[in-house]
Amino acid sequence: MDSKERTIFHIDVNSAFLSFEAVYRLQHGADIDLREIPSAVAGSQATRHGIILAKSTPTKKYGVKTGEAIWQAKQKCPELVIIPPNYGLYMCCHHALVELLREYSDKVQVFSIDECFMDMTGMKILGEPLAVANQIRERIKQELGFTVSVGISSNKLLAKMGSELKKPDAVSTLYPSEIKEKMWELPVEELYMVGPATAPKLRKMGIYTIGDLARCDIELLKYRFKSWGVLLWDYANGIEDSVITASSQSVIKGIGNSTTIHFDVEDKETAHLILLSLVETVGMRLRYAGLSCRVISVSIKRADDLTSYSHQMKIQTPTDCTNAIYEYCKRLFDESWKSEPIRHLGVRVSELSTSDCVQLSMFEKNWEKQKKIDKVVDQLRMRFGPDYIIRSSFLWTRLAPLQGGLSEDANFPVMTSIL
DNA sequence: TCTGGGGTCCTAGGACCC
DNA sequence: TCTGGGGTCCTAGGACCC
Repeated sequence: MDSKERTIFHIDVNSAFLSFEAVYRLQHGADIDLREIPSAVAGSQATRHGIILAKSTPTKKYGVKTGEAIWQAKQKCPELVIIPPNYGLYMCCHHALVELLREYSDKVQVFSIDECFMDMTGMKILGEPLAVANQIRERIKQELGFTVSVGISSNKLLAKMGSELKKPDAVSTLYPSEIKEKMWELPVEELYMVGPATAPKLRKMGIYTIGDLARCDIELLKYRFKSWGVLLWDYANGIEDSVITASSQSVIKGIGNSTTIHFDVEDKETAHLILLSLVETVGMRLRYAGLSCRVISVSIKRADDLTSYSHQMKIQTPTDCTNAIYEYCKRLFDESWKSEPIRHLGVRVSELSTSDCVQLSMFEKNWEKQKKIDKVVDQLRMRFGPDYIIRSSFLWTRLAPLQGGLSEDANFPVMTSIL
């Protein structure tokens, strides 16, 4: 509980997916660097996954945005080179990055596949923070081949805002004393947690910059946005005190799996099969983590207007059994589906607890036998691959019997540096 | 032939109990 | 024959992030 000043780094890989691809290709004899031409990583249009996931700096200049449809991006930039995603490669790069960062601090928080926080408090022996950050940035570039932006400050929010100040391949500080000069002049939507819904509301109130927000009467924000308003005011003033949590101590709150189907689903039977393919991986991930769930939720996205709705239920006894979860999902789907064409289906489980001592309810079906089957199937799939055992209901359907990855690490080994 | 997939947290409103 | 009010639990949906 001491109030000692902390030193926090935020590391952000520049155009992560695209950089990873570029490095991999260069190392395999490619003569062009994808980072230097208009290029983007995007899903397949044929399966209706065609959106931009990452783009090169030259692509940015055409106004192409992440999340945009491929055809829209091509309208802006006809010569755009599209690369299909390779998540296995990205996970390898991610692991290599985290491993390098752990050489500098044992408190590394993985924030996403391309972002990490590091607690560098008390690491003065390594040198001044700015020098150490530059050393890390340079080593990543030399050893892993991609560039990062680093933000340095005394809390996570400011470190993260700091890494945005200059990129690519740069280090910036954003200490509390620098907030006024470096952060307050930025447009309010640049503030972490001010998204597309909040920014217009703030502008309507005459708040255009982060500084406007910081100087705004907190009572007014509280009245207008409840607790959200207080959070935004704090962030605008650089107030944030969450600690760096190593991944080993972070708790999973929920496990979800969803998919955009490559055709519109119009019948219940097909929808059920897709739900099953989603539940298969959710079940495996639950069991892999040694967890059971009490809340099960199904979400449906309409094909016509892309709006979605969800339906959930709480069950008496936590379960990790694929068939049990599937039965609940079918019920949830049947109760909520309004018979319109479906583009996207999702399954999510939450209220997780450890599976060790699950209390059996007298009123619910006994799934003990199913659980044993789950265990055997999991082991076979682990050993021989996910397609080793598939359900006969998927035969002749041309539907994938399993949707989504098993767990982030199940499919690819951890590497120490890129190839 | 439009717009992916994985998360987290908060809030409103209804049911129900006392 | 009178409509108060607090608390908890649950669900749906919306906000944000990457």
